[in-house]
Amino acid sequence: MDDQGRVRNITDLARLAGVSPGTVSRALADSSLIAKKTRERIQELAREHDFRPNVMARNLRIKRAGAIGVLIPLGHETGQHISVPFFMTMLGHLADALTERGHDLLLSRIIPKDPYWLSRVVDSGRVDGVILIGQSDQNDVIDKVAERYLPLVAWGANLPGQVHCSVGSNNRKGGEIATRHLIDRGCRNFAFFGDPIAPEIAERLEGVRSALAQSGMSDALNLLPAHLTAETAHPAISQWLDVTKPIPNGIIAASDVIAMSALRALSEHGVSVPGEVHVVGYDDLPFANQTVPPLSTIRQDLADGAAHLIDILFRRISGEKAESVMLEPELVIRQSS
Amino acid sequence: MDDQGRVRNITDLARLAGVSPGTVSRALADSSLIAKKTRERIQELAREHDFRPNVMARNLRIKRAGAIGVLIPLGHETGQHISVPFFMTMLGHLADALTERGHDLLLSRIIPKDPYWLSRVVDSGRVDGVILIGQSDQNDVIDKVAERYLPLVAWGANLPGQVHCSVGSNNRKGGEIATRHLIDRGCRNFAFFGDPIAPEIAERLEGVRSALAQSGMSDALNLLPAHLTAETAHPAISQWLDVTKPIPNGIIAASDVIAMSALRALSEHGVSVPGEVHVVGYDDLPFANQTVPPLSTIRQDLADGAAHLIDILFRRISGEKAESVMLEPELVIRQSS
DNA sequence: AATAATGAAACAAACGATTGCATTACACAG
DNA sequence: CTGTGTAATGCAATCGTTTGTTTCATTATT
Repeated sequence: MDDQGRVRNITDLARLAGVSPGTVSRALADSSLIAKKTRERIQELAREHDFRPNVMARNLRIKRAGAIGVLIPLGHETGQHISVPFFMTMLGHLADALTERGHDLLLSRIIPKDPYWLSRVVDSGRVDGVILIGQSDQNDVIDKVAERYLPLVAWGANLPGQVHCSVGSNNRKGGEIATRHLIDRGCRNFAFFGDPIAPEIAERLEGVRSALAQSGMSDALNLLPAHLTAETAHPAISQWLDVTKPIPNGIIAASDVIAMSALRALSEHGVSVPGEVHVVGYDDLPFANQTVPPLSTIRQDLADGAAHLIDILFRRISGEKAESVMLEPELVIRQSS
Repeated sequence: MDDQGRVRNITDLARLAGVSPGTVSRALADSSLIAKKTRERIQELAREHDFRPNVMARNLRIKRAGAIGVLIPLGHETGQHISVPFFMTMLGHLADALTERGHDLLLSRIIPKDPYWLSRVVDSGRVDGVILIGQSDQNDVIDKVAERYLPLVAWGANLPGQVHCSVGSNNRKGGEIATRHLIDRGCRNFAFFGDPIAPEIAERLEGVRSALAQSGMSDALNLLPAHLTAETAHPAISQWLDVTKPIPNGIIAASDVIAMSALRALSEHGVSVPGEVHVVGYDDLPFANQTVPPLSTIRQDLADGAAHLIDILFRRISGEKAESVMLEPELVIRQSS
């Protein structure tokens, strides 16, 4: 107990209660080894001095951390900001689920400078497991750690030969569905907005191509492959609209953020959506039904995805086996198509 | 060292190096007390076995946590989801700043069920300080803890007599600026969308009223006080538009999320923006310049706000004094007004 | 009445680091 | 050859818990 009389640890409380520290520990844990009367007396005393045992000491002793590391690797685009809506939505779901399971969420935005960024977290002893939001270009590093460290799951692609466990949606199929929908709507001339350098995007584009091929329209695809973020998408699309004649009447955007910029650029060019041009986005982020017009999109059920991530992670923490999951994408038809 | 020969702690490494654990500790900390030769040998050995000292044990010993708790209290609106863009944007900034200062970010979404939610975190010993994103309706609880616990800062209102330290923007002034702008645009009939139960919103509304009063138009204000979230805003506004004749030509929304829904509802009612109705939002969230038309709004500089939160927090952690800050709101004119 | 069985609490050894202080070893001066 | 100074390392206490193993009273059993 310090000079101000504050109870700082279990020993202080023990002295106050006239028992041993061990007894206090058990009493606070409500162990039946301690007589009910003593137990209640000690608990009351703790409440009175609003004392709460030190979590770190406890964790050290019982060898668990009570926290899950959620890492956002920003390998291929250092400038990318954590506030990109996709990350944020995912993070919200994870925070909810982890809180529910009594774990804290240790958030780190990581710019991989050396190959040790992941082991540093994993071996630090401050997390019971790790969730990666996106693999960036760090597949090798992740696989290396995954070989020896089980409680590790990533959101993202599931590439052939991949060691680490991942949850992600079937991007190829998503691209196909979007394209077929536009074909159904009568589109005959298409454009894809997005940069296939990212593997998920490449898979989506592949799906688009395959759907077009199946309908014998392989030649009807325009590509705007510029690297599109919230900031760069609008000018790029606007410029593209200036030079592209005729404007394709079916536009598939690689993400909702890009689609939103497309809607605005189209509106500024006096092109009506869905009158003249049909637009489909990707992700179904929360703002997708708030755009004008509300955005048709390929829904990646992030709530579901997050649930899978958590489920797999805790399975693995408790020693069970748990394998990668691929989610089915779903077309959400609103008014932009 | 366990059966697999993995080095699990400094004692293992010490045995391997033929020195004492203390020496290993100092060597890894690169202390000059250890001969350079020994130091390098031990560091090399650690690298070889990729051993990293346990952070929790270290923290326990040196009595620091290396993490800052970021709490999102959801008192008055239990259903509110963490993914609300405002929280997310703020969180992104905080994550960046904390990472830069070598601290982890412990995220918790909190639904206050008892008055101990804050002390539980503060006294747990696992954080060096706490940032609250919003005060919700928990002012009493927060003030109580703030009396004895210094490293605590909140984003939000700065009410008279408030004990705890806060950073927030001048909401009253924001409301005034928005209103004056609409008056300049020629509006003579106004509406405010937002629920003044939340103190920030109430202050904004007050600003609106004051600006109108100054121009002798106190009577020209309509109020849609419904509790407006991303999900409920659109139907509420839509219905309001059905019954309100004539539609006011100056709309001040209490947040960008509400403004976005207003834009959509107006568009669906065939009302042109900014032709017939002028709309101003609040916050300047990232999507505000992506709407159709891009949204005029009162900018709360969240980057700046986050920087202040962090600055104050670390000041207080190191024992300095640091007081509340009020940020100046700024009108961003885009095309909705 | 002596002994066994039970229940309650104390003791002490972890958990894995850090760090003040004691000790050792060696070089050099006297 | 002893004494002193210094550089390098070892020792052991400590951070605040948890928990297996005593210990010590009681009560129950025969």
